[in-house]
Amino acid sequence: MSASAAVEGGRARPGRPRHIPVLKSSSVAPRDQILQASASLFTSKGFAATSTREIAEAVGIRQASLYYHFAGKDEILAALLGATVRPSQDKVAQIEADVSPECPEAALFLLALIDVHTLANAPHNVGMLALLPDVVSANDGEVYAEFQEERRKLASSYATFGTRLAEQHNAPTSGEALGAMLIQQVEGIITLRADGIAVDELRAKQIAAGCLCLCGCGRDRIIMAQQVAEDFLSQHLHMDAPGIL
Amino acid sequence: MSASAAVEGGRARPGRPRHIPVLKSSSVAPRDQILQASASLFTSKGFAATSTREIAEAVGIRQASLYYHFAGKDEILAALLGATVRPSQDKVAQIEADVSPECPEAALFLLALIDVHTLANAPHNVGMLALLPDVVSANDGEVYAEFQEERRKLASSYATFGTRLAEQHNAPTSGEALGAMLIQQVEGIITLRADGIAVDELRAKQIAAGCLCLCGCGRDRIIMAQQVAEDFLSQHLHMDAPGIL
DNA sequence: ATTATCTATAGATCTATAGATAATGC
DNA sequence: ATTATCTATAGATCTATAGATAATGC
Repeated sequence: MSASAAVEGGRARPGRPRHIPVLKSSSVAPRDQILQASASLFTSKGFAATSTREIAEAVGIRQASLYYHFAGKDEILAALLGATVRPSQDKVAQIEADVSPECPEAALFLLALIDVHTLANAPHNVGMLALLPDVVSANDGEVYAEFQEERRKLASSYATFGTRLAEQHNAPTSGEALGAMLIQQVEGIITLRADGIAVDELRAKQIAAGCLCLCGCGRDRIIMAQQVAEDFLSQHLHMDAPGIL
Repeated sequence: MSASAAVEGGRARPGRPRHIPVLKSSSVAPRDQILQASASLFTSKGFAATSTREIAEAVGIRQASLYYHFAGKDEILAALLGATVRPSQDKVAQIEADVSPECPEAALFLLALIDVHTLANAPHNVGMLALLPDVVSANDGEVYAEFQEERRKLASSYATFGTRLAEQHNAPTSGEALGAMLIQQVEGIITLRADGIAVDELRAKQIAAGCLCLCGCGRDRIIMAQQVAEDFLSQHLHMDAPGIL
């Protein structure tokens, strides 16, 4: 094994060696190294303010080498965005199938709780990417179109769950606006995390409870919903509350 | 009055005429035209993604002419940020002086309500500027330092009001983290507005109620606080509820 | 004289492409 | 041969400065 092999102690990768040698334990694929470095930079500095040179430096390769793995800077962001929406969709389907008819409070509580958890534990606070002006103000037909569409679906799920619940309680909001408020409530966790606020189980429950509150739920119904949601989590998803939070 | 005078129908301004003639009704000072155009562009596209050329084009002057009014692009943003924090500070003082001791629920409700209203009615959704990555991740000693300091003070006010209330209700959060959650709740209005959600009186009250909810307030205390807050608004600030919202 | 613009441009980026090169894999 | 990098660079920005110019004000 030559000294310039790509991975010390493992099998070396083909390709010309980097000008900065790869660390021994780096079993991470080059493409994923780029994604990780970009996630860190995009979430802290923003997309437009991050240059491809900075990304390359963080990875330990030359700027031009990025283009072997991605067609352009926006493709990197698109790949990161794509990875963030997938998990949520599955969870919604599972909740809709299993818990919705019996107790809408629990369904919404559960959806919020799971989303908060996902956002709180995503690597590099990657949920922040969806809030970047470059993504928010992207025109249709852009690279991020697929992501925008997935996001719209999630908002629609929140609107459905929320409206169902609000009608029961004669709350004065419903539909798209309510969905937006619920999403907003849940995604607040992204900003909190960015501000260095510790995101623990308590915080997640507070946010989920806030969602029910917006739908006109009273205190006791919220406590009930929380109980049902936690039971569901431990039974159906094979995660107990301390584990998932 | 010559055809190339700066203001048709008014007194012409000194200085070389613009390559695009000024509209007749433009009594807005050039500096303010730049601020308005920048606010619109920064809030929609972000700071880093907006070029000085775009700003100049929106104003109707050449790119270099910006530098007669501002030392640099970041000075424009700093000026915009400075204008956004001033109003909040005054309101906090007024609330602390007049309503706080008797009823902490009403104090927090009122603070949230006023802030939401301010953000909802600010020109060009200028509250968004504080959320831009360029501002959030600005290093200390930057141009935005003064703004960051003012913002920290506001967060501290929320933390104080919130903690006072949470202790009464034996709610499980307090201090800085609670302050951050309350601010987050209030500033959610910025995103909602950006998403095109109509921000009316109902919406503002829902958000303020959400703040109390986070502090452990029950439904009836919230209704009480809302009543007190509305009375206070109509008496002390000479605005009735429909007027301010 | 003062004010507010203009033109022209330097210098510093930044993105992306072209083509060379140094590994492994067969 | 294939893979993953490198070097070098074109071309397109973008920010900011220098100095000229065309108004008003006195």
